[in-house]
Amino acid sequence: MPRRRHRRGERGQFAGGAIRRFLEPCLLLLLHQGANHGYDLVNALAPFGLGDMASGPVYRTLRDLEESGLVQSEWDTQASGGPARRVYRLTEAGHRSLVDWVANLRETDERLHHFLDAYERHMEKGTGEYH
Amino acid sequence: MPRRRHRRGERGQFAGGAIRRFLEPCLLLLLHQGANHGYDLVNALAPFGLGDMASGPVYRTLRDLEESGLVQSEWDTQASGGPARRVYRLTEAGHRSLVDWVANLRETDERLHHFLDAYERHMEKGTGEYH
DNA sequence: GTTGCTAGATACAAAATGTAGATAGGTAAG
DNA sequence: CTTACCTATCTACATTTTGTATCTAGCAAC
Repeated sequence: MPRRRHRRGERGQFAGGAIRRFLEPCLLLLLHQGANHGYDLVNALAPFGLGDMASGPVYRTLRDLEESGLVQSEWDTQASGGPARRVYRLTEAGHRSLVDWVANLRETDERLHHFLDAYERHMEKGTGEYH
Repeated sequence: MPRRRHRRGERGQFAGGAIRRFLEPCLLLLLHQGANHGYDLVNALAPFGLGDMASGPVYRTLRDLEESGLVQSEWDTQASGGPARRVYRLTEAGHRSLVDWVANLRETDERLHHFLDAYERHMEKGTGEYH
């Protein structure tokens, strides 16, 4: 039984993007811009390349964030028509976590560039096979 | 029972880096530069930020890559002292996969920049809480 | 009352990653 | 010789992360 469903090289792309747990900093950033509820956040994710993110993971992540104390929530019952909403807002700890994430993602960016640069330098040199 | 071992925000960083399956393109690139065996590849990974990568995942990934036809291997018995080595070399399909990966990682890079830019723009504006 | 949008939650499945340890060839010291 | 150490690979398991399917329910329009 193969360990993976799809053959390497023709992988379907990940809904969550190539960066691990990228949903998390995106939600933190969105909430840093103001308290909001899950359903709205799902739609606000598109600009981050998380356009085809299902709602399940978003609600789950929000609850995880709350369990970790990075956000807090309360029910909003008198919202404009429709079911009640759980409105999340960032905590101080959530703010610090976002700052950590940003530092972390900047490092990731450097690694990415290191890889891409190494690739390009190697391709220019033309050593090895397949050029 | 908590879903996660460590609290968010103070996460230990992933040995494999923040990019999903980053080990894979790194190995493909290294092998593009010339055939090599696992033990050596493990050490060659440090410049990619995979310095504390254990050997287990490396050997596993190499075998996975072979199963997918992206690399091929053969035993090298008359190597300088020590146990026999399994020497991997890139296939044509592996080369194409590397090209795909590079395109993919460039997109990832754009998303990353989008996020970081959004963060900085937001911080400059100073809206929301925690500034 | 049924269709459709809003809103949230749960349970399960699958994939990716981490970690620990087994096996074994060689070499050098004691 | 036996102990220690470095080279080299492989396996099994545990954990974490991610994806997906499904369920409930409020409200509004028809």
